[in-house]
Amino acid sequence: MDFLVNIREAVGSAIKTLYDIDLSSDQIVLNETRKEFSGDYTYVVFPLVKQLKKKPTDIGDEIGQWLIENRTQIAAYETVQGFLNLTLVDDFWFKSLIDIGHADHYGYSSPMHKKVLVEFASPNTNKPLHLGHIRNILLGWSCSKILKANGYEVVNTQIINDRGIAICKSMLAWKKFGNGATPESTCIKGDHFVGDYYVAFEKAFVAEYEDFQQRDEGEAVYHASGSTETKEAFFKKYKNQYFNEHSALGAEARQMLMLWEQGDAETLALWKQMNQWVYDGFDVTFDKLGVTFDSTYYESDTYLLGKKVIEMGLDRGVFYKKEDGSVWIDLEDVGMDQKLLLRSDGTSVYMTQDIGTAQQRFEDYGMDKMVYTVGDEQDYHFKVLFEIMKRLGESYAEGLYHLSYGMVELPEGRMKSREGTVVDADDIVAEVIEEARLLSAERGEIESLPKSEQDDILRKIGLAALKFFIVKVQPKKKMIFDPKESVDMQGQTGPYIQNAYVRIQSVKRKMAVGLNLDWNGYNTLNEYEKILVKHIMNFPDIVKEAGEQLDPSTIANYTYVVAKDYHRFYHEVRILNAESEAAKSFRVVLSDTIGYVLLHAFDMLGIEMPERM
RNA sequence: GGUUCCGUAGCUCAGCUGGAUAGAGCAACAGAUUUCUAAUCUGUCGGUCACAGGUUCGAAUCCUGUCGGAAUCACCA
Repeated sequence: MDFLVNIREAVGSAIKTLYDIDLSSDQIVLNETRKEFSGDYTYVVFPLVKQLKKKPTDIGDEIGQWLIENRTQIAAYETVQGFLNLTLVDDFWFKSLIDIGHADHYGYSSPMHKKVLVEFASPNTNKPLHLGHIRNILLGWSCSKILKANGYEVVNTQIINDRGIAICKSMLAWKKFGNGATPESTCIKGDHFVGDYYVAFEKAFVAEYEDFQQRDEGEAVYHASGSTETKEAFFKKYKNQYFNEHSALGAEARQMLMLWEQGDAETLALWKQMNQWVYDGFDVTFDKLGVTFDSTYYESDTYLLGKKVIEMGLDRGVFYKKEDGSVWIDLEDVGMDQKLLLRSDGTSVYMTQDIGTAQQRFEDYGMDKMVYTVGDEQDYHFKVLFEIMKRLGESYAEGLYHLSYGMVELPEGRMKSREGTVVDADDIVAEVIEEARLLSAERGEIESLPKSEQDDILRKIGLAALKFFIVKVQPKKKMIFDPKESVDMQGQTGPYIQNAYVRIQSVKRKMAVGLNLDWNGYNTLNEYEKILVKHIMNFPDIVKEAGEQLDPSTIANYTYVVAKDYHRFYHEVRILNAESEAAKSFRVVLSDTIGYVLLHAFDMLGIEMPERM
């Protein structure tokens, strides 16, 4: 629904008639007039100046005059320097609002019959989810919603890193120190339970390592290295090598990994048990955040994939083999490096897995596009992956997109697990809901509701604060997360926008039964009403832009501006006791439409609206 | 060192397909409701858009360079 197409065509006709210049209507850009000038939309005439060799103001006046005389939609014009400000007749706004009221699923595109996979979350099984995961999850989920709104068929997926040495560390620690404990027996959420054993392993390992450094053995390693660094500095860097070459715990963990790879029944059973605990814990957190997945891939299934593709690529000469048997691709002609795809011993690397997983997904879903929600530290990896898929000639290669996002930092700097500054996902969710509870208690607005309903409202408010705080920032920018600010509920926040929606619902509840929603007789908009109609008209474009850019912050910032202007309207203009029945009808419809836009825009951000607060 | 990303008010962020006097929120201060939910509204204070060139009628926005910050450059994932 393009409301301005007639206006653009009118300007085009004016230019054609007056100057015999052909401009298609999409070449004519109309900007919203800045509020310090009178007018609704502005046409910039500077580009015509050179061609016509006339003064900008004269051109503006001529076009404006022509429009007044020949087009009924134009009520007035004013030329300021090279800016032609056009004021539209009030009827234009009324008609637009009626059209919107009659539209099905306003703001949403009709199905395009294109399928897109959106991958997000993708956690490891040895640590509970933290703030970084929350940003990932919210971005992925929101983009999935936005793509749906843009007419795509969307499949939400994740890939879980459930194998490797890390999970063996947790398993080993549980065997050593667990005494058969379970999440049930200890009442600890499964992912935290397993994470605790991972930490326990690290602690035991560090103790072992420090002991080693004190003993003759450690002394000998330090001297044998011939290092010029202090002993302390040397051992700081030596940690990995110690793990692999000297550590008893390291040897045990590696032994376990070997047993896992050989399919040892006991090891696999423990692995499955511990992973299940983690998944149960993750599910609780996903549920709290309100996200679901249509499919899940596990690295334990996919880590051997990709070798077939490597064979095919070798046959086609896309890849090449070195003498030692390792397989590579040379991307230097496009400014990238040579990249290893298969080790000399024939085992696969991360890239191989990703190639294989992409193929697997194509076999499973036949998608046209795929979005990977992964942090920006992997920008290069995905650049390489996409180039490889292109060279392999995959049909979906052009549709691959890395939704890259910046790191989440605290005001003190990066989160560090060693320093215990990692913000846990479950903790921050609980905190922000608690804050909502405190603030709500002060207001006393929902006291009379049943407890379960109150809890539901507080959950929605708290999560809105958290989610909006994160999703309002452009994905690619790194963001500073101040826990104190994230629980704010005033100003540019989720609850502020919810409050606008709640006010609208309140108005609708109080509206007289059987109100005539025909506003015949109301024919002059005030400035507060007009700006709201303009916002409503912009909604489809905002959704489209967010879809093209895969940027939820576009929608987040839009909802804020809409809510802000609604609050002002609400403050300045009487709705239920308006000056006339027609005015009242119009304002209720206008409010209702704003409510629609806020509700659906928030839904695209994965944020729920309460009816009261 | 190579490559990529970022740098806008004290803080957190918008604005970036070039348009008018660069916007919000927070913080600080001063106000507003006998009337639809004050999680609201109004006002004051706050800027060398990192810096320097270039393109243009016009640059926070595009180009080049410099400075500062981050990421990445494994037969790790």
